[in-house]
Amino acid sequence: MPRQTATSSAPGPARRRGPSMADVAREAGVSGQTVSRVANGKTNVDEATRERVLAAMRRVGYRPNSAARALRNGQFRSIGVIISALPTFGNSRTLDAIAAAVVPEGFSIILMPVTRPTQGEVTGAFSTLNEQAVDGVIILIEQHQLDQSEIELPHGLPVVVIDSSARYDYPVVDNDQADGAARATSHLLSLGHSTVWHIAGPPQSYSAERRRKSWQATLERAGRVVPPVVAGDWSPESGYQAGLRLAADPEVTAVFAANDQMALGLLRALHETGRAVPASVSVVGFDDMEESAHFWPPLTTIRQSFEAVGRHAVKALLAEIETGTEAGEPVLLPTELVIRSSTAPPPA
Amino acid sequence: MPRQTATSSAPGPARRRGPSMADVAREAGVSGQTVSRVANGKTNVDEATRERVLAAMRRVGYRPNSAARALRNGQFRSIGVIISALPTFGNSRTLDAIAAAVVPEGFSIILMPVTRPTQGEVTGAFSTLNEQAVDGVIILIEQHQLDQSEIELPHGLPVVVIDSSARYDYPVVDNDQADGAARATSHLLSLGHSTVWHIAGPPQSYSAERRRKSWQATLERAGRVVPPVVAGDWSPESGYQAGLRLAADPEVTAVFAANDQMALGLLRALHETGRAVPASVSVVGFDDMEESAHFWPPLTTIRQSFEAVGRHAVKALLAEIETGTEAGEPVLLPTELVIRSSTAPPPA
DNA sequence: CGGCGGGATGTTTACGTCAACATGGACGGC
DNA sequence: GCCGTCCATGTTGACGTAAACATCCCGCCG
Repeated sequence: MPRQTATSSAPGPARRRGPSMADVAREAGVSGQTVSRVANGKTNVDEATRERVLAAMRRVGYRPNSAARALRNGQFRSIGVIISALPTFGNSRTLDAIAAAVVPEGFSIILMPVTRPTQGEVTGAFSTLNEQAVDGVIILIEQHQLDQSEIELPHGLPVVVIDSSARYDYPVVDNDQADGAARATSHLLSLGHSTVWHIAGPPQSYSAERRRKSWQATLERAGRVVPPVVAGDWSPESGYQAGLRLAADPEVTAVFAANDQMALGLLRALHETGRAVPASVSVVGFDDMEESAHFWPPLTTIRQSFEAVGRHAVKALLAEIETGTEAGEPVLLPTELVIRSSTAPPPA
Repeated sequence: MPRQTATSSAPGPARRRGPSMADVAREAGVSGQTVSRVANGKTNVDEATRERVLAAMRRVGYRPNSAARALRNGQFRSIGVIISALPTFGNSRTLDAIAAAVVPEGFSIILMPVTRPTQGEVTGAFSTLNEQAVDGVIILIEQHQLDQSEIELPHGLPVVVIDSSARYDYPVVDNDQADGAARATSHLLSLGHSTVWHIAGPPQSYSAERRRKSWQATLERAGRVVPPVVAGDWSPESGYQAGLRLAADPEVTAVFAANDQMALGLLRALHETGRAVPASVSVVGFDDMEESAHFWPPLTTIRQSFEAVGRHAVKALLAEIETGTEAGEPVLLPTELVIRSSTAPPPA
């Protein structure tokens, strides 16, 4: 394997080491240290000198070398985001929010995607990739096989987990899943439905479990019978399959789907089987995707703020990086019921 | 918080410099160089020594410092992705594909989100953030105010643009937008519709323009009248508004929406105004989102492979990084017509 | 008018890694 | 048994930056 080197001999890829401070210094007729001072905006530099250095920088096309800088300061000014299922609605939104929150702080984001959220993959995401190249890590993984006892992180690396599981001993940020599911269920109950069916997300997902339990608890608190759970996997297709089964049962008048995508599949199944929504069956989703307002009929759903989750996660992580102290309490963000046209009182 | 510091004095943020090769070397009773050799899997190390070093590494929790490594070899083994509108369906998919393609090569991804795709922001994304911290850059920006004459990139930094615009002098990869739009339009024509209306994406988007032009060209080639373009902005809401206008015109029997989200809004408008789909109006979308198969009715659409785009972009970029030569021809990936239930012959 | 303070600037050094060169011991050929 | 070779290992230095310390010059005060 003929790897190329930076030395003069190599005929290959032409390692383009850009101009360094030394080059700028020579060009401006000052010492490297003065260049460094200018580059870092220190005040104790004569105005004329500063101008001269700035001009020299421009002339030679100087760019600070972040590797050298990181080596020197022991800080990378970047955070890692370990993420699975990136294209997912919630995850991509959250990632975007994280990115937006992190950039103004002068940090950058290193993506560490894992194809499947197994322990090995996650642990590997740390060591294999950027072990030391980040100042902190945000973990955004939905199916948390992650067991804190097994996951092995370098001690002292700040970590924030986006998940409402309490199983970690890292700071945790998430939307309040239980709160949302309770709102959805109560809404249907208050419309007069005698009970509410539920299409659940995959059992490995903590969020899914949380929603399911809260739905069940709400029903029980109201003294209603708890229908058997219909299993889904977040996908529209699974919602469709579940919907086909539900639609066949005339008892079913209200369904709470654990996310909007499954609600969409459910709506399709209801249309196909001639059950009118909301006249015959009411439907509530969860997420409030941009599309949901334009489903047919427009979907009543639970809005959660991925933006807020991202912002809080970054805030907690940066605080930990700066101060060295872990944020204490888990952060649970409130959700909101958005009423549209897919819910109504049950048929008379 | 008994955080450990390397230096005794500093009371600040607690620089937790991890153990270095020197520490491992001391622990194992060898020189730093031998540790380096073991860490890099060189062969010329005695088996017993290797074991001893490995054990020492484990004991002290050694992790290679990527900053020092990058400084030393002048390579970062990471690529930057400048991206706007991350949560967008296509972009998040593409990003995921890029990530997946890049990881097995031992590269990592640095995200550089830009909130608005202006020149300044994009240029800033380079300099402000990771100027020297990446070996190459993929630009994934839909509204390309980017004018190559103004955008100022460090010379010699490999760049690949994901966009079918030919305006860049960087290698370009994208789905074949024109091909897809032609398929959509032809499909409707072949069903017997006399012409096809179009809800376009925002004019700043090259993809949107490409689709619009191809739709128009296809109509003209077939000798049909070209109805006025209805302007949208990719959002379901804009599709809905456009749909309201279109639905009022009984002439309209076939509509090609420039993406699935607008098609969704259109479907809703059609339902609300009592125009049956596909009996009265046929609809074709573009993208084939996961949801589209479960729209009501299931949407006929153009599938594009974001995965392939991501893969090709990475391939081109890595090739350029390794060899220093730009990939020549733009890569245009073929699209596919997916026929579902939203299209049919026009009403008799 | 000499010394002192302070601001501007220069010099040295260390951050962690790895290529290049140096060393040193074992082994084989004659 | 002597020398050349090869292989394991050690030593040195450089990558680009910035903190710490050193120096120099100027003006001001006693």
